[in-house]
Amino acid sequence: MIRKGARTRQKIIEKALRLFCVKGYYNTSINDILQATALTKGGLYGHFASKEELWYAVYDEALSTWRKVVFQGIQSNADPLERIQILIENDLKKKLGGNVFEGGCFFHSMLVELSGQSTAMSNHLMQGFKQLIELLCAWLKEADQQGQLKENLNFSEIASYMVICLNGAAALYASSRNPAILDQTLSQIRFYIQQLKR
Amino acid sequence: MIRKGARTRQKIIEKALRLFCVKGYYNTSINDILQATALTKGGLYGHFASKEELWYAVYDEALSTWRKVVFQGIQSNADPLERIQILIENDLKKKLGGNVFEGGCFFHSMLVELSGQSTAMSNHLMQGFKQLIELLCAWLKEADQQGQLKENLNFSEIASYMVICLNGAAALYASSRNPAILDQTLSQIRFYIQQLKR
DNA sequence: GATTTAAAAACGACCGGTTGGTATAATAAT
DNA sequence: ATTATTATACCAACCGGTCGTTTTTAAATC
Repeated sequence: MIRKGARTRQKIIEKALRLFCVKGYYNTSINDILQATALTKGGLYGHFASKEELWYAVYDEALSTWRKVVFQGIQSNADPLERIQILIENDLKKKLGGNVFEGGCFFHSMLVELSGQSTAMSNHLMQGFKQLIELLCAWLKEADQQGQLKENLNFSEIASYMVICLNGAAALYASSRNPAILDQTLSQIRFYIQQLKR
Repeated sequence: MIRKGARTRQKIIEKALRLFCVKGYYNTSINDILQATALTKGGLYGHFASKEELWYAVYDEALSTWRKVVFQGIQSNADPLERIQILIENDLKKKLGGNVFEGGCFFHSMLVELSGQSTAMSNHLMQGFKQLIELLCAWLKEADQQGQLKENLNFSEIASYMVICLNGAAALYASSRNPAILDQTLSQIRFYIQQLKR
C-alpha cells in the first residue's frame, strides 16, 4: 500500500513545479504552495525541510518530465543527425508548444532567475545543460564517423549553440506566447543543420 | 547648473539597474537600493512614486546604454549584412562580454522574470524586442534588394531567429560566465549568415 | 469484521524579520 | 524666504520557518 504521505509529497512537488514555472522561485511564496495544495504550514514542512529542499525535488520531477517528452521516438532511430532533429523538435513543439511546463520552461526560467542568486542551485542547473550538450556532441561525432558531416567542424561548439537556440526560443515564447516562434525556430535550426551536412 | 535632485535621480537609476540585473526585479528590495544609494525611504520616494515607476526609468536607461554599445561602427557601414554582423558581435562581445549589465543582460533577465508576473512590464519589453527584429528585417530586405541573398528567404523569420540566438546566449553566459560561449555563438551565427548568402 | 493502538500526517498559532509604501518633520539649495 | 530635497518614524501585509497539538491512517489485536 502506498503511504498517503508519498502521495501528498508528490502533489506538493507537482503544484510547486507549476508555480515555479509561472511565478518564479522567489516570487512563489510558501503560502502560494499551501493554497495550491490545500495544506497548511506544518503539513508542508513535514515533507520538506526548507523551500530550497523542495526546489531540488521539483528539479528532479521536471527532469523526469522533460526526458519523457523530449526522447519520444528517439531510441528507435538509427541516424544520429535525425535523433538531434527529433530532440530539437520535441523540445520546441512538445515541451514548449505543448505547455508541458505552464508559463515557460522550468530549466530556462530557473537558470535566469537563480544565476545571480544561488550558486548552488545555479550550478545544479548548469550540470543538466552540460549533460545535454555532451549528448548532442556525441551524436554529432557519431554522424561524423558515418561521414555525414562537413570537415573541420567543432562539435561541442555546435552542440552548445543548439542548446543556446533552444533557450532563446524558450525565453521569447514564454513572454510572447506566439506559437509561430516555435515553428520559425525549428525551421531555422533545420536549415542550419542542413548546412552542416557534407 | 544641474539640479541636485536630477543627479540623485540618476544615481538611483544606475544603482537600481545594476541590482535588477544581478538580483532580479522582485528580489531587489527597496532597502537594497537605499543601501546602494545611501538614501532613505523618503529620499527615494521623492523621486519615484513606486518601485514599478522606477523600473520604467531603469528600462529607459538600459535602452539608451544598449543603443550606445550595440550600434558602434554601424551607421558608417554601407553593407546591410555587415551591419547585422557588427550588431550581433557588439551585442555578444561588447554588451555581454563587456559586462555592460553586470550579472546578465537587463532585457533578457527581465523578460524571463516578468513574463509570468506583470503583463504591462512584459509587453513593454516585448515591444523593444519587436523593434529590434523589425530593424534586422529591414536590413535583410535591403541586402536582398542588392541581390546578396538566396531566394525565397523569410526575412522576419530569420530576424527573430537571430534575436532568439542572442537571448539564448545571454541566458547561458549569465550563469556560466564562460566567455567561450560568446565566441562560439558568434562563430556559429556568422556561419549561419554565410549560408544565407547567394 | 470490529476494536485498539502507535505512528504518520496535518493543523494552526506564532516567531523574528522584511516587504513596499506613507506622513510629516527637518534640512539644504537657490 | 521659499522651495526642493532628504530624514525619520511608522504602517499593515507578508516572508520563510518552528513547534506543540490534534487528527488520520493503517496495521495489529481481538
